[in-house]
Amino acid sequence: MMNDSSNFIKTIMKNELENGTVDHILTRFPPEPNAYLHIGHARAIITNFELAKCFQGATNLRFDDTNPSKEDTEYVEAIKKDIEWLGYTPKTINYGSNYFDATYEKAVLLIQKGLAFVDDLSQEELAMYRGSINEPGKPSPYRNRSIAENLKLFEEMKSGKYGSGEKTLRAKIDMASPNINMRDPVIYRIMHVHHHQTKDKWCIYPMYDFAHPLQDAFEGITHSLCSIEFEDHRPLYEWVIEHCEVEAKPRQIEWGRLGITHMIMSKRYLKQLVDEKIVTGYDDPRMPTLVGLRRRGFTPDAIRNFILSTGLSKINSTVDYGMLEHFLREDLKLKTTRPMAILDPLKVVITNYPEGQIEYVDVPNNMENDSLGTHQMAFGRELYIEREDFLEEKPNKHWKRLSKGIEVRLMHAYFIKCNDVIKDDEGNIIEIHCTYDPLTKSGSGFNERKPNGNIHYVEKTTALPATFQLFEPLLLDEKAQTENFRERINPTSWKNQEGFVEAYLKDTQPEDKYQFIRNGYYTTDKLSKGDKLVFNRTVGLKSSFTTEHGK
RNA sequence: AGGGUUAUCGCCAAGUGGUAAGGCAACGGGUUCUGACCCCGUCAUUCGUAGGUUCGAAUCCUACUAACCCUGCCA
Repeated sequence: MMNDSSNFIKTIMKNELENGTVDHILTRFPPEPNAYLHIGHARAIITNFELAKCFQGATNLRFDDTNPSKEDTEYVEAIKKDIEWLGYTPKTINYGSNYFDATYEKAVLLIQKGLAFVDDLSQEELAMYRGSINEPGKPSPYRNRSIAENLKLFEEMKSGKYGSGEKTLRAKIDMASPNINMRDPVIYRIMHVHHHQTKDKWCIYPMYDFAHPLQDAFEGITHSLCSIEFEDHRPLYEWVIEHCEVEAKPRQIEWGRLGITHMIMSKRYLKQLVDEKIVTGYDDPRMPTLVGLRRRGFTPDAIRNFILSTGLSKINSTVDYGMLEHFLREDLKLKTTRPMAILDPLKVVITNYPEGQIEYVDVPNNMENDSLGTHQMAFGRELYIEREDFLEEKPNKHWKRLSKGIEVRLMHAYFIKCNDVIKDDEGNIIEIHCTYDPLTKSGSGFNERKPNGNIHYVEKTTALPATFQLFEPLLLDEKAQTENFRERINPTSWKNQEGFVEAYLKDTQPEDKYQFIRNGYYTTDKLSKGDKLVFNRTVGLKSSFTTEHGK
């Protein structure tokens, strides 16, 4: 459900329902099947569906396929899957091209009413006649053709008598309008192109500005939501509704675009990233596409809560990426199991633990959610801990991890105390020697003394090697959205890190999600050969430790 | 001869004449077998600017300023 915070569109709908302007709500999501959906589309989807749901209404999915030269069924299928993944079911799934006959009839009607004419102007000439922002346009010399001639010519356009681009059908509105969209806009063009749905039936295709309001009307859409840059098109939208003698009177409402820091949403740049193989595809976890975000570990609920929380206004806004992360953390918090992982291993030898012996400790899958059960985790003489969890000398009182002479708890296992530090010739710490206290086993109720902290670990012989793909920072910086786009991309900001995860994860499946100790969230990605697991780090640490912590 | 839209905390955002909600981020403190989570506290005398109307204005009026969109046979 839409959250409690109201938004202006919800208010409009509520008012119209109350004063009888409409008696139900039917929205639509109208993607053009020429690209993969990204988080920006998710907002349109979520808003349309949730808004309709607020008033017991429904939402149609309609592929806006009026320009076959750019579109493909590959995208149709991908879009359907994404919407389903987000958890929405359209009332109907349709294609704009299903209405081509009806749309054609409306064009003929316009001609009969003297409101449309066939134009012979070339594309360049048309641009010149259109005028500019600062000067009015001039009427086409073909503007005053008779209705009979227009009817005949339009019929000939349809039957394929003319080549692509040779003629257009234009609405006859106002060449002097300060709104350029009203200067006799082209409503049909000739394109001898195969259409992925209608095949070769048509060689003329309606323009968006003509087709869209009609399709909305044909489907009985009550509210046609779109982004703010279409505001200038609304008078044309209304003109079409007014003059085409349609039953329904859909209303176009615009909202501001949503940007997210560090994410590129432009179709063109996304395509460039894929084409130039900077990413592995539209489903690369670095991409802002829904398929990409899915592999990055995002859940539909996280995305929905994020979208709903950012609200809706007419402002083009840019939300901080941290907000998206927040909603993922919140969503995953109680849903995921929380195993241990070591990204940067430091070997630990428990000198008073018998060689070759392994014992298992019970570990809750999620300390905050008992229903997720428990699993067993190995403990033995040789372990790995995170390198950053150890400093030879305790730097200050804020240090809550392991140091020489200091005792910490290995989570869900024992207290260990560091006695010796082994270094290589260059002085790098290569392993540390500790002793454990058998009395301190987790769950034993031991309460004699407090450890200096709790750190995570994996047992060396049972741990599974894993590769972590880290985003540090995100690949796409907002600064990259400039002309030197290509140069500013930083492909190295994705880095692989070899590490270990506990053996419990050996049965992991793609798309499984985990929260690891230290609050990094990961999702498994494609599993590679052998035992090696691949994880995408989806959300960074909420706050990372530095020795200056606490100052 | 220009038209359209927007302007409330670092980022989103409520508010529609009755005296500035909320979320994210940040910062203090507490708690914790995750420095996470959680809990407590702090964070706009002020709503782009300048005037005006009013007992009272973020809300109404006037003028200005800034930002974004519009000159595809794309959507």
